[in-house]
Amino acid sequence: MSAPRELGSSYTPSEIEPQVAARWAASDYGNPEGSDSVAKADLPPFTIIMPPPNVTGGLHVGHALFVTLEDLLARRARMEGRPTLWLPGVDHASIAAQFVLDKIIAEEGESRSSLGRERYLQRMDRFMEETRGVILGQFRRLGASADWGRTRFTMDEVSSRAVRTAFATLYEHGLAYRTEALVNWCPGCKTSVSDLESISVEERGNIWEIRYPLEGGAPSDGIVVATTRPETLLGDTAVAVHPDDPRYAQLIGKRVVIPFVDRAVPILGDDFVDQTFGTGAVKVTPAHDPNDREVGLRHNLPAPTILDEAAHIVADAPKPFAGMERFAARKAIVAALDALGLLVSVKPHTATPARCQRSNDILEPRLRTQWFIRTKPLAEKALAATRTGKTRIVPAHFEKTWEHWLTEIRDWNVSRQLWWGHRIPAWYCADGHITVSADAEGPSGCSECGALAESLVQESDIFDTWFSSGLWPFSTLGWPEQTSDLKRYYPSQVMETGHDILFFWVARMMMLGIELMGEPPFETIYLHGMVRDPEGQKMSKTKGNVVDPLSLIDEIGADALRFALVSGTAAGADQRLSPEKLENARNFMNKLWNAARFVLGARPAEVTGERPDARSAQEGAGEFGAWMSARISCAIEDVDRNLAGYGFSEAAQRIYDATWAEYCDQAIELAKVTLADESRPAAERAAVWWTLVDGLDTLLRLLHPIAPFITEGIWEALPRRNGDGPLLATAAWPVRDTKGGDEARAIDQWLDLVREVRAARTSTKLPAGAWLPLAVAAPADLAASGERLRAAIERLARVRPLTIALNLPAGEEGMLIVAGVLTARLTPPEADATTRDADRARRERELVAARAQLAAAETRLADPSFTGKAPATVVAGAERRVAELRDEIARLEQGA
RNA sequence: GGGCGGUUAGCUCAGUUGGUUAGAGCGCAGCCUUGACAUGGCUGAGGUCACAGGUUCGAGUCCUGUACCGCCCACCA
Repeated sequence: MSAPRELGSSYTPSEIEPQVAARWAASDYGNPEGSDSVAKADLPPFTIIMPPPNVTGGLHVGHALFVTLEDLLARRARMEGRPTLWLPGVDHASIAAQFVLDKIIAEEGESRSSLGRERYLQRMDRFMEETRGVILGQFRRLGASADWGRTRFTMDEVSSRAVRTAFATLYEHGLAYRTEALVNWCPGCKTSVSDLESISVEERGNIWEIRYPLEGGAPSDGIVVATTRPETLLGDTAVAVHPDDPRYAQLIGKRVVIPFVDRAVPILGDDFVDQTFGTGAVKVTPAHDPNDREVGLRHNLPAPTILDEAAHIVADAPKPFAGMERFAARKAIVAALDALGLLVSVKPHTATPARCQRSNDILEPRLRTQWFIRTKPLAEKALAATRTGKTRIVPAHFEKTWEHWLTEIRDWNVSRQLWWGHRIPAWYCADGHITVSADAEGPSGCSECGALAESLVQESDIFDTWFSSGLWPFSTLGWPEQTSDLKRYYPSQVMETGHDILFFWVARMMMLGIELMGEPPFETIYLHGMVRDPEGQKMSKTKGNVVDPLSLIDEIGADALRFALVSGTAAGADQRLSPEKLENARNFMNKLWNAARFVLGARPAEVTGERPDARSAQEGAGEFGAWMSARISCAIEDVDRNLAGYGFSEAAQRIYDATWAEYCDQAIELAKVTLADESRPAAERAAVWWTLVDGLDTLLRLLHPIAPFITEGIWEALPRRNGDGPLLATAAWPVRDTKGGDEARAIDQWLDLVREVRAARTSTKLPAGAWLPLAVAAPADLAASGERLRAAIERLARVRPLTIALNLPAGEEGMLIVAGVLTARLTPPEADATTRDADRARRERELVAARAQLAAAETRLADPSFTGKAPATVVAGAERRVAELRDEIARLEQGA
């Protein structure tokens, strides 16, 4: 391979990113067992299972965030030498996919019912062929380094088998059961949905008070019930009052007649009734209200269903109402009651009806025979895992939400009356016996009465999408087959996902993983927040504030997008994505590119040999080498610490500072002078250059997990270190290596002086370009390093001549500058009164600040409770500070 | 009705287990057409850390309460 050794003169991600992507594509570095892998056999594997995006969806900025974070984790682990598996896939998203496809076929003049199940599913398969791969292709543009060879689909063969096996196992364990129960029915989607898929919003409506006449009594004689749903009166089978309610005590046991249906129903005493609400008397409609259902079961009431699947009044209801849509029926019934004189009052009332998350229809509680998963025992095990710390949630405060939800969990309705999805593997014989089979061909006969397989009828319902998603951490690894992947990569280390699907998905994976695999599917659950617009609003198509990641990539590059997203992220917290943030990230990439361009172009002509090891380059570069090594080691340490605690944005910020403030603004500026100075020994200039290369190399490694393209692109142009492979993606993660010490601190001292000189010049409005004489008093060791850094100090502070001695020359005029242990005098050519005043003011400000700090520190040290109780290191620190301040003040005063 | 989170510079946000002088980006002011970069450089201004108590030698950080903002959960007809 002929690597380009020069970087383009400007940073153009649209050119760099495809080139780098092509190099990655030609390699198999994403595969933990691939030939490009740097995995060390003795390190434990690192596994992340990608949350599968909906197969029909397009890339949005939320995807961009999770892809970035997971890719970051995977790349870092890979560079650390761990066998790293990031397993990608897509979700069939049954209800969402049907929703989308239904719209498409509607435009073709078809519908689900016009096509029928078989043709509809064929159409769906075609649709899947078109969309599968699109979203994952978009993930690749973001730089995702998943193991594409292992890409999975929740509707593929292996998943299907996993679903059947999981269900059969749960059934065997008594954790899956079929029963008639009230479910949330969506009249729009024509399916039941789980509690989680409903959204409750407060809405203004009415509460109606209706009189039900007593059986055999006068119409004016009766009991008044309060209801928000008068139309359900057709299904009433009782009226309930509180047993202790004196108003109604004598009515309990009597019967009232339900209007229109002319059904006499009992008045019951049941303490679920709140005496203070409404009239204290409740109509009971067991087939259409969860509370009423409970009452019905307690009192053995019949439960007639009066609304059909479209939420129309059933056909066998009384005349005018039969077939009416539910809200039309409500009006009609209220009017009819009024006409009969049974409507007592109408009052405004706010209620919170549950609406379908997908279609926004008001959900209708409906009595239906469905499959349920018994969640209590599963939830207890999931709770045990987080309580013992076997699985950790980041951020930790989500554990409370987790605890609450799993403690209060209700059984999970997994039946969906949809077509696209995994069909429930349950068969029924003519006698109604249930046979559950994991076999793809179905059971060989009824498990109870032995009825022939041909006579069995399979359940027509399919599973809730989240059932197959709940198996994802192990179905992707081949379960139920005991594959080597399953043994090696289960459980995964991190589940990274949004906190909005903590219950939907994470809890289900935990429950099913523990039940079916025997241990929790992940060690850490990392939850990210939502990406919002600059005003903090949710992004939505209707608001028109959606940011399209693909056009951002076109515009500023995937690296800048990733950097911006990582910079803004904190565990569990939402972030705002603003143009400023993106611009800043783009500028950072540009800065890095130009720094690299400079370094490569500044190679001294004499440097022709192989790249020396970092240590010998450092040693040859004197103070600069020691300093560079100390700075870089500190950066490595901070980045490692931040990443260990999932502090992604802090890590990004640290790399940003190390690159911009330390490497570009200080290291390069210092090195520039030496490199350009032909009078310096060639060996020294070579060492300085190699040190610069080493620093850049390390920064690229640190940044690579966040911004993989640009770092890979630059790294390719750098001279290789001994033992490096062809890709930065599989190069070793840096380890800190520093001798630190005074040698490194010397540069910081001199840089501090440079800064003070610049500040003094600015505050006295001396011309920026003028060369001014500077005399410096420095201790012997610093004086020596100052001599070696002379050229750099001169250029950076713009001072000439520069004299360095143990003491300042006596009796001269000028501006006194104190920087740490260094004292200096800057001598402007002809200091006028304004300059002198400005200088005096500057020094006075410094004195005031220093004295205030000194006073504070002295007060603290004078307090025996501080010296007695504070740790010795803190006290020693305060003492050191006092000494420094006294010294500084003395030197400032001396020049005053 | 419960629960959780937030409130730090003009704006957007960091701030590890309580420890000396609270940080960054953007914005703002002044200066700089210096051979990597004006998508840049240098210097600077700007904060009673929402409020009120408490614990502590010491609180942005821990505890209690209050106010406002946001989110989640909940069968009151």
